[in-house]
Amino acid sequence: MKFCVTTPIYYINGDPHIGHAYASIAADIIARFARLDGFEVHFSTGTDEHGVKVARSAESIDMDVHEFSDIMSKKFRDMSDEINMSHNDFIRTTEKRHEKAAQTLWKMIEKDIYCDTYAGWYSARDEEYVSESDVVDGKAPNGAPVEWMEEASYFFRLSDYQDKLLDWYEKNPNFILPTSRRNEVISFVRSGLKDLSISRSKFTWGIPIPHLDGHVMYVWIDALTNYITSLGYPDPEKADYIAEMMRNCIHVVGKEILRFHAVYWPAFLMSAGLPLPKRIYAHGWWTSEGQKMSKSIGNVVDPHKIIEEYGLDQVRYFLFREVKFGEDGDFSCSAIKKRTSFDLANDLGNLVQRVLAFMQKTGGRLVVDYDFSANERNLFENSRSLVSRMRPLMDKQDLHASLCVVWELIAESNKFVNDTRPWELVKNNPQKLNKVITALCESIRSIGFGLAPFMPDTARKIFDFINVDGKLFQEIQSDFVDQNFRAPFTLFPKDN
RNA sequence: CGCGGGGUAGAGCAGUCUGGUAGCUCGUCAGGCUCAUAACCUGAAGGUCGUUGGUUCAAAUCCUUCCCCCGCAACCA
Repeated sequence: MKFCVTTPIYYINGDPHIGHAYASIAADIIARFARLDGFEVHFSTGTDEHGVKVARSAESIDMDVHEFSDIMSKKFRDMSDEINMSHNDFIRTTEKRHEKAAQTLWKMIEKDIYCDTYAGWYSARDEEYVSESDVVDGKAPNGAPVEWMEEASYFFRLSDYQDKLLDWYEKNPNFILPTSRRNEVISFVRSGLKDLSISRSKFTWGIPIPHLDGHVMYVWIDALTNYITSLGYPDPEKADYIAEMMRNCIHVVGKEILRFHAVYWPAFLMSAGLPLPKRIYAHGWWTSEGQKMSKSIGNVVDPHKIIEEYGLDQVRYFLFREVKFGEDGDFSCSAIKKRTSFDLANDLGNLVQRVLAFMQKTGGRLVVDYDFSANERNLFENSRSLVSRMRPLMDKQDLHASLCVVWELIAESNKFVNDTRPWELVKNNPQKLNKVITALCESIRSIGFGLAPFMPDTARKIFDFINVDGKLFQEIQSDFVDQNFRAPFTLFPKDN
């Protein structure tokens, strides 16, 4: 079974920030879960490098645009490594394979393309069009004078796809998630689609349009194509593979680019006769210490810095536990410190420690007859069924609820220790003690698996404590192979 | 009358579709335990569910008035 997940490709006009890391980690969690579940996974990320803004940024520091792109793209590649992403492709839109894919896609949709005049308010100073509603008294929001400008441009007949798109949304109710975003898109499409200008002739930093000198592709048609470039498009030998991957593909995107993915992209794919992805999932935005992130306030959250300060798995955990996936959230020092201390050190870390250290100290052994009393059986069964309770939530990318399910088992396990009082059993009932320990080890192993997509390093440590391979969820159902466990160390040390 | 989301304990949120004793996390207070990272477990206090009127035996939940907050409003990646 095939499964595909993508991050957006990031525009290299600025440095990576928490929003980029967030989208990437989300996709990584989804990819890892699918892999643990036995799927063949294609997971791509990358950088979007064309467009006038990038060209101008390079120019402003007197740098060749190719060199500029290399430097900026590397920053995103480094971020991917730093957050422990398990992607198998990092795509750059300046690569030859991508140019070929984008140009091929253009040819495939050419029947829906026509040449006309694009007209609008143009700011010569900024070298870009200003939206009609932003023009006040003949000036752009930044004060630059604008003039009415007309140029030849190629248009895509998006208006022809209005009904087809609405029909698709109707027949595939989970095509766009969360549902609130879906409603937004539908009402936007219902309000009427205009044809889309998809070429630019005022700058050259883009993919040339086949046989049309002087025009480059509108960045969005260029950028969106990356998803199929990564799958091998347009190689005819890979057509079946691409089609199957696309049908099982989840595009993780930010809410600000949902429209491009949920409206333009499906229309392009329909036009080209390619299968549509399974789902577009729009995530929310982070504020920083209660305020919108901005360079002038100086509160932009740098993934590198917070990982250095709080630890990678702590950050990965925080981002998906603090707020429901899809909604906006606030990143604050106090909040991540609380989560790290309470959820990770006290609940999770302490559970692992108190159980495994206790085993070391008392020589407790696992039993294999599973002849449990009611509460032992309860914990045992809730442990073995953990992933099957997470799966339906992960199927709709409810990463937050999925994580909560893991913590329910952690809380249940801590309570179980309190209730069964193993420190007394060690003195008066060793048989019972071993059953209690067996149930708890099952729980720790399942927790490790539940955690693995979210916090791979932490899961690895837990697996190493209890001699578990940790490659596939299936292992949860089997007996422990080797119960000569090693002494645990503190998973989440506290500062004081 | 542009479209949409939201206003529920000190804080952050769930519950609203499918009316029926108001729930979760953190904080506060009290108790238990001592295996463990001063960790874990239990209990309590605290809310006229933004405002007005209405429907109903019954409304946080349905209809209505007004107030407040936040997104989007097409070429912006």
